[in-house]
Amino acid sequence: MENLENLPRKERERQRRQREFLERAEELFAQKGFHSATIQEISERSEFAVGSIYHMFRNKDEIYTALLEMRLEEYVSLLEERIENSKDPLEKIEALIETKFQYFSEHKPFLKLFMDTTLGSGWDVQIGGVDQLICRYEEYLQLLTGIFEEGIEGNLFSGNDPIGMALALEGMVRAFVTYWIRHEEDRIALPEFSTISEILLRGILKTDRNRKR
Amino acid sequence: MENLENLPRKERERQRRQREFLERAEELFAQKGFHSATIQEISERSEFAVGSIYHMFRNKDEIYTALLEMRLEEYVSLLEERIENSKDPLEKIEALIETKFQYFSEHKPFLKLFMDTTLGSGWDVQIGGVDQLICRYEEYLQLLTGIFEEGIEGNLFSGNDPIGMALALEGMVRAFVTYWIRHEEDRIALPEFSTISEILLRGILKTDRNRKR
DNA sequence: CGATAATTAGAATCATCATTCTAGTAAGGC
DNA sequence: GCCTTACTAGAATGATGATTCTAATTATCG
Repeated sequence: MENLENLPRKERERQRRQREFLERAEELFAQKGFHSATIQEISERSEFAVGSIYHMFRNKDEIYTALLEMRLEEYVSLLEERIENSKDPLEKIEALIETKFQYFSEHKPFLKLFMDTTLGSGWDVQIGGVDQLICRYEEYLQLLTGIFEEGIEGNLFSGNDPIGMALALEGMVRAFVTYWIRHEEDRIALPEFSTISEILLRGILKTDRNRKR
Repeated sequence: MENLENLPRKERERQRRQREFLERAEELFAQKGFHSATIQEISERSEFAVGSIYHMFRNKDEIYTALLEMRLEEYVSLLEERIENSKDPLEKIEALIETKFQYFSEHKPFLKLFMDTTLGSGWDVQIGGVDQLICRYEEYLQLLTGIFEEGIEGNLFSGNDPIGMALALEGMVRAFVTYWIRHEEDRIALPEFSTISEILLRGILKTDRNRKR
């Protein structure tokens, strides 16, 4: 997170350790789920003593949220950066889709946790602090919505439901990624991610047909 | 499920009870999540004694999967029925989208569990029997894929990634429904579900622009 | 009416963890 | 070398909650 060089020596060391720990915990959480991953296991896997863990975090919930917060920040920053480097909305959307896929394929464990938290059980699982993560995510959704608004105003996109467009994009990406992960091992034909931008931009209906109606 | 009239009197009674129980359990699971909903609570809420519950099901996992199985069956049958009643792929898709929204808005608790199980934690949460549910769901996905294939072959749809199309549709619907549920209470503008079929069919790009490229 | 089978309320088990605690060990600064 | 602080391993504590068990009640059916 705050990777400021000008922090006290000690402090920087602390952050490095913490980060290393979180990365290990992430693997386990993704593998077994929040409830089934025990502190014992996390301790073993991370090579940090149970006591040390409780020195770093108040409790298990806090480990989880700190973890998600770290990655979410990283992920959203990356997306924002790519968006800024693109000019027109169209380019932005395309950069976005690509970046999402890239980030997720490099961070599959995070992907699982992210899905669970923002789409799945997020609403009921009683993990303290998850609300804030959801807020952060919704902020990002607004950013996305903004791009579509821009496109609509610039007369580039048709329609008048930018939120719907943003959700559509999010949903498609998720469905694809989920499917991929689930079928990684199987040797079936996987959908191409280019399909997403095709559908989003042009839809599936043949154009001449499109006219007829 | 098997609502056959010709079952022994006793048997039918048993199924009715079981169904009633599952419906109550569903509410609780949806509200608190699988792990946080305790058997005690389920017992109280359903007005079945703990013992009776264990007489009906081997364990907690089994309650959960029986529940999901029941609903999933119901849901998929409904979809299948609607599909059969439509002729061309286009009509089918439209019927599908509408039915999904309708069913989900009438069964919000199921919706949550369904999402958790097929998209969310489904992969890691160690609930015995979830695999079979996922299989069932994938069967339905194939049905969906078939419709798109049909459309492509009939030269109605462009593109050559029917699985991708199916996933895109699933993903969009989920994202919308999730967003709705999450913002039911807030008084913000909700996206219209017609946006989904618009995007899926025609995309968001203005047609003249579309040409230029 | 009995007798058999189901159901119930709720207590008694039994496991599984999160969290805390203890005593000992290593490291850094002085 | 000595002291303070940060770690470590691992045991003790306490809750929680699934599952099982008991005794009492109720329904079913002949």
